[in-house]
Amino acid sequence: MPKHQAPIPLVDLNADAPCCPPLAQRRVPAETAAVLAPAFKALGDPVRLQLMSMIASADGGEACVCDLTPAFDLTGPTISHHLKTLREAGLVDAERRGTWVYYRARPQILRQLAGLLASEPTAATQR
Amino acid sequence: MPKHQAPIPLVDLNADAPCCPPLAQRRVPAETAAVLAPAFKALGDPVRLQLMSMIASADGGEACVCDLTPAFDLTGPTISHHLKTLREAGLVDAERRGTWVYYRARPQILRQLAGLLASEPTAATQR
DNA sequence: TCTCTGTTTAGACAGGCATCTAGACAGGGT
DNA sequence: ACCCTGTCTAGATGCCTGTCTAAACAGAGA
Repeated sequence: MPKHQAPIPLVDLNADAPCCPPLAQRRVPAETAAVLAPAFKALGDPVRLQLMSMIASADGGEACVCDLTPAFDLTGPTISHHLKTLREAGLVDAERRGTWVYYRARPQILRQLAGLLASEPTAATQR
Repeated sequence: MPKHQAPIPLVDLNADAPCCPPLAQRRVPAETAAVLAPAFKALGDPVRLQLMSMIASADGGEACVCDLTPAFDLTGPTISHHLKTLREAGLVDAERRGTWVYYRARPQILRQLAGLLASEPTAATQR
């Protein structure tokens, strides 16, 4: 097997996470906190927050590493390290197509995090 | 001057943060990332995430440290340390009234964070 | 005032993290 | 086949963090 590749999603939030009971509405149980905290932690670095944004807002929903790297004053390996962190937090998926590797956001978990922070469900609300 | 007290809010997000351009809509600028990343970082610990939830969901909008501490298998100083982290990230305010200290969530920044993660700002349905 | 309880600070330690350089793997072109 | 470019991994290093114990501060009550 290829030793170079191990992009297995380490966090599967769809399966066991109770999804989105707003943080300010009822107390977050320890298990949920243990699952979601790493995602917040991954976003807790300015570089990764920007990377996440660049990927999520990219045309076609995916961004090439070759476009991400030159946007920072950091070496390739460092960017790769941050992308790995986002990958392991379940925030993005990676796929190699030919020479370049493309990253794609996983909207589900972003929705979960946003739902957790939502203070005012406002109109449309839950379902 | 009182050496014990320095609960100055270190982050004033209202003033300079451009507030809530959704992360997936356009690229987060470096300055915004630098301001908001510490808030995500503060939520990136299971204990702090639970503390934040307990405070934000408390009756009357505030929670006493004396209620927070016994909810964890951690010493008082450790809880105090985490609360200080939340305070310095601008997520909560502290106020001493008599013997006890009460913590209160700052909804504005929670809204900012939620807005940043919101994939679809319009409440209704959506894919 | 003295004492008791609640809370924070100080200092120390182990572990984790961001960054770098050097090297390895993948794919395309010559 | 070879080399060149793009990307990731490995290992090292210095800083940051989570946790503890011990001690200091704040307020209430005797």
